Amino acid sequence: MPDATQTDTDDPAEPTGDDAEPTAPQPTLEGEYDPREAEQRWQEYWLEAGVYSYDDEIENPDTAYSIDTPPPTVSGSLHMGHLYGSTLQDFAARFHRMSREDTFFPFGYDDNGIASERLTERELDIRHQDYSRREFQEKCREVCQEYEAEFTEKMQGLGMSIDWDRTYKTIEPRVQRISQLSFLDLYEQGREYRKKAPAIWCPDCETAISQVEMEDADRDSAFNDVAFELVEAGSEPDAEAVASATEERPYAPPTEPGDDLVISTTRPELLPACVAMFVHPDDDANAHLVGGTAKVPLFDHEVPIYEDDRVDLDTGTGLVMCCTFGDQTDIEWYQAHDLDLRVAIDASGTMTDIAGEYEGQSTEAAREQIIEALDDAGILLDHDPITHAVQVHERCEVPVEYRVSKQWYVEILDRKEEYLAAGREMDWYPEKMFTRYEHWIEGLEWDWLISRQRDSGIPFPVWYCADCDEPIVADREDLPVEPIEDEPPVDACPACGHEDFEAEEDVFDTWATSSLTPLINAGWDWDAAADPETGIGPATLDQGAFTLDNPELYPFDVRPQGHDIISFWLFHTVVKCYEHTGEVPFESVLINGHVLDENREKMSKSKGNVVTPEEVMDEFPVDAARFWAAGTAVGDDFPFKEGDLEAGERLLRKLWNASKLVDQLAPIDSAPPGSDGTDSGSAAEQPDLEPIDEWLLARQDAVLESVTEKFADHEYAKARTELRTFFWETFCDDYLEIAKQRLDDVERGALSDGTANPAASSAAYALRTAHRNFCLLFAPILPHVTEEIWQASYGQTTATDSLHTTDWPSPTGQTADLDAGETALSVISALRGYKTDSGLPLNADLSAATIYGDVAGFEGAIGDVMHVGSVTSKDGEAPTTTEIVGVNLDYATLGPEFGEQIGEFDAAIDAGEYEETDDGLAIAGETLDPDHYELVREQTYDGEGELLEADGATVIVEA
RNA sequence: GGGUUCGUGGUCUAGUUGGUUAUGACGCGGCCCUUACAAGGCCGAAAUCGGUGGUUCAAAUCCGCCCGAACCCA
Repeated sequence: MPDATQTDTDDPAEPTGDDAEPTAPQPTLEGEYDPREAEQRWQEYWLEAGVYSYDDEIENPDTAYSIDTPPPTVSGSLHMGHLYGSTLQDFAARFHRMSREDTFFPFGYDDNGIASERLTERELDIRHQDYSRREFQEKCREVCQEYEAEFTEKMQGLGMSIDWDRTYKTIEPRVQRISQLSFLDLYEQGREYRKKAPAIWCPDCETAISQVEMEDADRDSAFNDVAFELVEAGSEPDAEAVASATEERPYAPPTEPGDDLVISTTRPELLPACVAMFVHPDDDANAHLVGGTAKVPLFDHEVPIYEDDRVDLDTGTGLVMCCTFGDQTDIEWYQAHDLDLRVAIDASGTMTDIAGEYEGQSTEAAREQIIEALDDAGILLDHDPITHAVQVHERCEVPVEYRVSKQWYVEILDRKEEYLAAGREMDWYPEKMFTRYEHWIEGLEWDWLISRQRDSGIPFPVWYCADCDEPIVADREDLPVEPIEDEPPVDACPACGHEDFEAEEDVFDTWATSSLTPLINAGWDWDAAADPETGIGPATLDQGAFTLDNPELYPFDVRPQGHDIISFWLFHTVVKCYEHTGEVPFESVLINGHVLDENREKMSKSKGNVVTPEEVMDEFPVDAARFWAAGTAVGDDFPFKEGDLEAGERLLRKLWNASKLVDQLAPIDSAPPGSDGTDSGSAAEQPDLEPIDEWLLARQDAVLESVTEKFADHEYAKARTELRTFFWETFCDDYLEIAKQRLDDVERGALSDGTANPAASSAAYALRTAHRNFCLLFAPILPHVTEEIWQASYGQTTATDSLHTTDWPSPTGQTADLDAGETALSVISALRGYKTDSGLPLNADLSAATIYGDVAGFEGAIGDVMHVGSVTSKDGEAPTTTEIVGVNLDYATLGPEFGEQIGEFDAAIDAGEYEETDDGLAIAGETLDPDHYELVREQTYDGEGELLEADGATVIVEA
């Protein structure tokens, strides 16, 4: 932990008394902004004051904004992905907390499952096999608790507006109950079944796992060409095909009994498990083998030879052995051809008695010995080392096996269309991510395997009849149950009357619980006394119903998720919640990309390019990191760039300094009523505004509207840029520079004694209104610095205890001539350019400027800011000599009308062959309507002063 | 191997009913201590929009192919 996060002893955030309500610290705008001190002070205050606690009493779903945060696995420390993902969620949370009645922003820890078991084993250097389930679970909780506490502290240090009273752990009893209720409900609905079938198996963790828990890993291996012995062929060989294959292939096709039948395998230890051979239907040279048999070397059992188009003709020898089980194709063949089971590898990856003398060996050891034995016997015809991708368990990186075992499944393949439709009902940010979900569902081939042979996890609430294997499920009232310790709810088997039972020892897949977070967050439960008609979801029993403690939360407004895991996590959640409630659990999905290093490469320990949140927080304010996080389109991966954080830091400083200036120019106790935030601008108290002030507020209205829209659409990068540009360039560089001149010392004095002139009152009002709105608009992205400024400026005069529970601003409704304002700014810009070009300082006095153009009402402002003695504006053309030097065509309208003639126009313009007539532009035999072109003129001026051209105006300036 | 997304000044990025003059930031060069901020202000240089072929009067934008990257699924 960096000790710099410790506060000074005179920290104003310290609670003043035992039972006193926390009071907001009272910062001032003195000196420089110190983010390190201020950020921690506010984080502590926000927690103490309960600024983020969700108001339970809300009933209208439309006024509550609910976020279903996916609980992180607590198996490690916080990384940049957590920082980035949570910050995006926090933008949404803070924006909606201000613009709606309240926001529900919970937090969960996923401490249930293999990840936390492995963590515990690693941390305590123990093996789960050495403990009872209960003992081991205790140890898991102890270890996880430490990690959770650390995680919580770090999340709080990032200023997340999470309601920490709304947290859950996936292992806690309430969640266990929900998880078991979910199992029972799906079982009652006939959506779950238990079946003995091949399943993906991790021999290290000794459990079944699902497809999604596998990943590819490159491993060294070898192709071993092994000779089987042909016992008999199925039919007469095609002599011609055999002859040509003998030329082209490394091994001649076997034709007579006793001939070598050569296969190529990377897993010779599966020879004892071989149950069949396969030939491709198009393989004429081997077609005669089909229907025959072959003898497995070393183990000497005979296996049948079949044909199947799943044989890969491009690799190996064209002949394939099928074992129990080497890969998924073996399973398909086992099912399609009704093959035997020969189990040579047990649950722990050890060879069984079927492997004969290799019994008791590990698969790796058996492989080496078998290769040696084959070589000794002269039937290892080739050994070719390769590196290839094997499927490993993502948690332990051990290659998986396929084993037949009894497992529980959730049926999903029959409802793919419905789940697809459910996906379409949600708004996807960004939209393109829906395609990924769509393809994923379309490609599903297996039902969802939910049972795991592990210790830490939520048990299945099931017993089986010891005689007939009938499943007995627990009563809903009794949940959560632990079948190993608890008794089943019946005395005799309802199917056969037998009175002994066996407990189900398996636990749920982590995802079976992780996919229930919307129900956990909304307080889903079974109420035996409830009327089935009033419950949530399809009624499966005559009595009682499922209910929600906070029905206004469901469906949740948004589900955030990293793009790498949307497929299965999001999909499973949609499936389960949809089945339980009949509704899609989310209105929208917000998908974030990955944080890359500054060279756009994935951060990884092996590359040594990992940047940790701790390192970032050590060097930069939290608000600066948030500014960076707001910097790209949602869904895109983006690089970690220090430059962006430095830019964020500069923005904090600019906000602070600008606030200081606003405070000097329009001190809060002398500002006109209605502009201090207590009552934001009721018309009666608003002074008559000068054009420049109307213009600023009208511009801010437009920005407000646009930024609000962008926040609502999760377009944080655009909101950030638009706000920053308007604040920095328009407010600070332009408006504040003008206001400085208008509110000089004399006027400020007049403001405080109530004798201010209307222009000063107008400026002070606009300054305050705009400034207050900037605090609010920046609040979701920069919560700390805006709170500090807002409390320093308006904390005394408002009732709310935090900027973050203040209402989102609404437009002031000012109208102004925005075009004239733009023209005025471009005139100012031209005058700046003039000073720069003439080598004059920007505050050099100029005697006069004459503006030909519409800057109605802004002359004074221009004169003030550019220090021009006299500014006058005139209608009409400037007294210049103009020369036509070219033509700008409006291609958008000319194109459709004239088509390829446009080329002729362009050529004529280049050659100077055109003429303006009363009817329009005569060119290339046509006369163009004045709407379709604009003449480019060059002005020259030989009078007093110098000519400047600005957008929409011409200026004559005199030094 | 299949799919999805993407490629714009040195770096990051805006930019689709196609409209000729491509946005901004960081960085870079020059000037300015103007009484909030020099960690600031002003001015400027810098991209033939991955390559190529096509559609079109007109392409960063639409289509084909190629190159490169990331992710998802086999």
